[in-house]
Amino acid sequence: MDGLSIGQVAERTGLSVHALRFYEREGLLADAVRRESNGRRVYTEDDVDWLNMCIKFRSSGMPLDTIRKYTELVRQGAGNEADRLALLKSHQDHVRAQIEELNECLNVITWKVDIYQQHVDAGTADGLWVTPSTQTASEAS
Amino acid sequence: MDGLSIGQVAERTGLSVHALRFYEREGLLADAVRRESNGRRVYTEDDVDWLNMCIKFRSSGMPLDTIRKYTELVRQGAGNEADRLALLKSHQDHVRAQIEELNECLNVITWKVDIYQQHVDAGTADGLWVTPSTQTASEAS
DNA sequence: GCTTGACCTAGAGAGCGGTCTAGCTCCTAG
DNA sequence: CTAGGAGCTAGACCGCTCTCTAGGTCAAGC
Repeated sequence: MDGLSIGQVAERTGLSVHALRFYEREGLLADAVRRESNGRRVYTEDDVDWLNMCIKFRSSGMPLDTIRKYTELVRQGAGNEADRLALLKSHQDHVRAQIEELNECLNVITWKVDIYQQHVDAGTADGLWVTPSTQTASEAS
Repeated sequence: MDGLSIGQVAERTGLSVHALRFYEREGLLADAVRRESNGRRVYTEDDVDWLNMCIKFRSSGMPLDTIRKYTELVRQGAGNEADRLALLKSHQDHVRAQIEELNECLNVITWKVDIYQQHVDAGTADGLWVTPSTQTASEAS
């Protein structure tokens, strides 16, 4: 058995069958999906690999539009590797920036968690925690 | 001068005035914003601090709904610190998971970037790169 | 007095990324 | 023969997060 049904691909990729059809309509598949005589989609392992790449792109915040552009470059075939590289590098920068930003957020959140943790550990009856009307910025947030 | 106009707060936080009003309507502000006699909003430095927190929450993927819940806990005043802590910890986990996922994506992307970089560095005339119809998964993606 | 610009409210609209429905065809098992 | 389940298409709808518009107020400067 050489081809996969849409249901099988959904199972393997974690995408819903809806999403798979949606991605296809949106032009995110490198090769046109073959069809059986009855019109049903037949996916190859390469399609699954490609989809898994797309999922990585998506989950790192690449918009569908950019994935589509990349897909088109690949579809055009050899000769535009520099363009593909530029697109990938740009996304790479983007992902690095996201990680950086998340780390900053994590620091702030961790700082707050620690404050609350200390407070909760110390018990709530010590009166250290003021009422809203007299809260300072750091206590209020 | 003790109060800030909405425009000044927009400038300091990077949020648009639209977004500031929107956040207020959505109940994301810990304290009700004071108004001048003419109805204009007057923000305090604490409001700005709070908003900067919200921005950290948002940019790390906390939905407005969750920020609202946190805000409500803070508004209720002392006594629910354990709840706030739980919320913050849950988000902390979420952020860590996001960072992890992004790092995985970054690995994949970096792997592809390296492949393309080598190819582009080697020049495009060497025929190593096949046409779409014969691409394998790793070459195609 | 008039203009300009910042501000106000309520509510519509927009972009993204799906998700779901309606109404249909097919195939297979009982 | 029939029921169930998977698939098909086109297109409506959704949740989220803004963003903008319409229609107005208000204060300061020329």
